[in-house]
Amino acid sequence: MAKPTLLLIDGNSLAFRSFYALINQVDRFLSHEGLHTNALVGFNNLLDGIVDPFQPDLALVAWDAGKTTFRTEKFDNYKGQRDKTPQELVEQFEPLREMVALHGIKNYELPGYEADDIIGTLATKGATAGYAVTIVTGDRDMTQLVSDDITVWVTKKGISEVDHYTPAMVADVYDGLNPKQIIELKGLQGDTADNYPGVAGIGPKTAIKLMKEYHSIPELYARIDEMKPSKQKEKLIAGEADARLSRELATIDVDAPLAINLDDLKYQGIKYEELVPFYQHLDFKAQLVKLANMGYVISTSDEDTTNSNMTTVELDVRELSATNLTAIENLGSEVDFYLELDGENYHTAAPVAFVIGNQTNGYFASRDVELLIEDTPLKRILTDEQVKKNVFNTKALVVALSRLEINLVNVNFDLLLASYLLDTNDNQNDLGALAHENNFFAVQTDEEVYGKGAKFQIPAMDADLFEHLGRKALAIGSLAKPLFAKLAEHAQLDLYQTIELPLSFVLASMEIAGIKVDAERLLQMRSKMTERLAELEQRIYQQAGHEFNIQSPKQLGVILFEEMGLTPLKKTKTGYSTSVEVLEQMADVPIVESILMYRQLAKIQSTYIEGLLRVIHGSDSKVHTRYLQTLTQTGRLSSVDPNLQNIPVRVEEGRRIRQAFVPSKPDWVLISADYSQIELRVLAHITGDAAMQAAFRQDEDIHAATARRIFGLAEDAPVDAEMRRQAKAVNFGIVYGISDFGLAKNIGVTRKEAKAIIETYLNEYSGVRAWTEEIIEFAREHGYVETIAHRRRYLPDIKAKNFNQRSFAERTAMNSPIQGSAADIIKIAMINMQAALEEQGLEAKMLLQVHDELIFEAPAKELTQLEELIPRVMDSAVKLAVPLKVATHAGKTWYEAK
DNA sequence: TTACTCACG
DNA sequence: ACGTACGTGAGTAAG
Repeated sequence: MAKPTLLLIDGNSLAFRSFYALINQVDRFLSHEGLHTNALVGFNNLLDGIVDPFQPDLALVAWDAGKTTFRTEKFDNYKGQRDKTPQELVEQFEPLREMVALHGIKNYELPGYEADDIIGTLATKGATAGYAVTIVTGDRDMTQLVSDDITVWVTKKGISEVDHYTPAMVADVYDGLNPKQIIELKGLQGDTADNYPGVAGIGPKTAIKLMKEYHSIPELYARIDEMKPSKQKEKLIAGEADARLSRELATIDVDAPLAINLDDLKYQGIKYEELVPFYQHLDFKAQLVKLANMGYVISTSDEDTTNSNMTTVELDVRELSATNLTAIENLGSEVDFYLELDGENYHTAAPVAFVIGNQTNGYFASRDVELLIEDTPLKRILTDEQVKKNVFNTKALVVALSRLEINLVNVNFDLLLASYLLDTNDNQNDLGALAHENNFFAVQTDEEVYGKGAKFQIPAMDADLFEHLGRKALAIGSLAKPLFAKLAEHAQLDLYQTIELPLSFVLASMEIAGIKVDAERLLQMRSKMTERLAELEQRIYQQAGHEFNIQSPKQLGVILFEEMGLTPLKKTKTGYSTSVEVLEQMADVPIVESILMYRQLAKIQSTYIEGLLRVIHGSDSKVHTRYLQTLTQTGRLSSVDPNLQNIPVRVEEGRRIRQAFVPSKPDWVLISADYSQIELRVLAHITGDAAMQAAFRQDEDIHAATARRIFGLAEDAPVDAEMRRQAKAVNFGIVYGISDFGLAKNIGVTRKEAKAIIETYLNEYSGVRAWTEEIIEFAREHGYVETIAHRRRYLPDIKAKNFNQRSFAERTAMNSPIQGSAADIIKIAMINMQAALEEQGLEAKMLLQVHDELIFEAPAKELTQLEELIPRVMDSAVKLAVPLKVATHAGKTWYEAK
């Protein structure tokens, strides 16, 4: 019969190991109450990974009771050099014990003794009583306890893996010595961590050699006369007292006066119900998901809201088919709806399955997408203005449904959008992950259910798929109320209801419309470019003396800075930097000129010509970008597949790419409309700076006006181009959260000069100075900053001890309200614009947004009307203390619409 | 996957 | 003294 088992865990050493394993991210493991949890996370994984599969009969976690032990009495410097335990760890000790208890394991500590001694004593007792003993620790010294009955598991780097020390393993690692002799080794070597000396000049190698010959320290000194005279012998004689003391200190006490017996250590098993609130307290999302999936009830209530929405994991999902369609006619006036696609690009991905329903009447799922298309109650609900829809990602759904010719209306709650507005930091595109962030755990992430990469697969079993989809719908439905409450608390209901949600529909139409790309034109460009690149390539090989991969910064670095002996001006993490700013400083070297040109053309070729050709839809010769509405930290949009917000414009070569963007119909034109200086106007508005506001009210050239101020010119003095250039850089710098270093680098002056310029600027625009100070103070006090439309950005690093992190947060505090308010404005303009076009019965369509610019296509005959309408709608989007200014340009291609 | 480079506002 | 401009996406190389 197998022996009963006793598991002994070294709490202190494992807590330290866990803590330091995640020390780099210590500030990322913070509970909502501000408790650090990195050691708790590591320790929890350890308990789950070891105790759970182990199912011991007896178990104990031993802790150190305090600083003074019998060892400090013998040697008052014991552990003397050790740094004070960091506060971030100290605060985790109490919860660690609580966690151990909830895992069904006894905690124990004994004043005057270390955890080692408690373990040593119980291990010995256990072995005698016939238990198979296992010790888990982060401290290899414990291997001195190893015997036939006692195995010691020592964590390796990263704590998740352990080495199993048996007598054979000890012999293997210590060159044939037995476990008890580890004490002798420590006696000779000492221990820097515990701060006891050993014999000066004896290290691990010598110690092992000596013990192989003399077996133990007492025997060594008994036989020391046998030793031939040597430096080593002298050291041993001089260090005898230290050796004997160190040996004593290294010896684990196996007879500590414990107040507990083996009987007290019965393993209780995990107390799941009690773990739920405990994990909630610590914000252990992943653990809560695990428990939810095991069927434990988790409340979604949040301590800081009054809402207490209890959700059980019981779920009612039925399969929907043509025969029971009538069931959904009785769902009522509010439904949760989710449509699963087989890919992330909703313009092309195929619908896989859907789920509809609500908590009151249950959920219905089906793989039969045809059910949506035909004239069924489903389609009627989705297109019914009277039925509220709760969804995840309105825009994706609108586009996907529009491909099925379903016009989705009356979206009430969008989980993705609402979560993004509440906290841009935890923007996730996975419904499950987002639900977890919002304390709803009865749903898994797609990765958990579908796998990822090559393993991605939608479950073949209806039951599995429908369960997952049902839970998604349930998550959406359950979170509507609490998230609306939070939006209200943040004064963001308006932002959600009048800006972001309507914008989803506007963006969907723009994406669906797409923009036509002249593939022929791109193909012409490509063949020309191929020739030019081939020529350049040959020239570069000649200049270098041999062939190499020009596109490899690593190989290029070797050519320039080793073979050709040029001076490297900047380094990256991995080697020499070969970026434009570096190469431009040595541009009179012929090969460098060639490389800069090659890079420019290669970029145009691969990213724009070939990149665009790849994404043109065969059906309509258009590209249909996707705007990511819930990604940026500032509230801007971003654009992918393709990115139409970074089409070249600054350099003529690249700008010609725009010749390939054309209207979708003959006799139509493209019109671009851009806000002039929107960010600086926003700056003038929110800082309330009188001088800057006056400049905009008088429609002055703002950069020239700034140049006059920072260079002390008269009000009507002419401003030369260089001064204007510098002033422009300063204006930009202010928007970015200026630093003297950044400005100096940008305009090529010394840091000191830059500092002086900034100082003058802030004196001249004193409202700006006051505001920058105020906004940083606001961020410190509230932990976030916001835009004119109450878009919020949290800045946890504003209080960071690390100078860099803190400085970055301070610059962000200045930049985000400006960039974000500009984003608010153009979003409002887009919604109004869409409405105005409809109202006026115009054929014109809004196609693209590029942060401060909108691009339309329209019949040429509407041009005159649009040239009045577009600027009027855009500049009246919001009322600021300064006017907004919009310029329009029209042409047969995007290139000409400048 | 990460680093580098470079396109845009 | 610290080491910096803000916000993005995509292609290529190389581990």
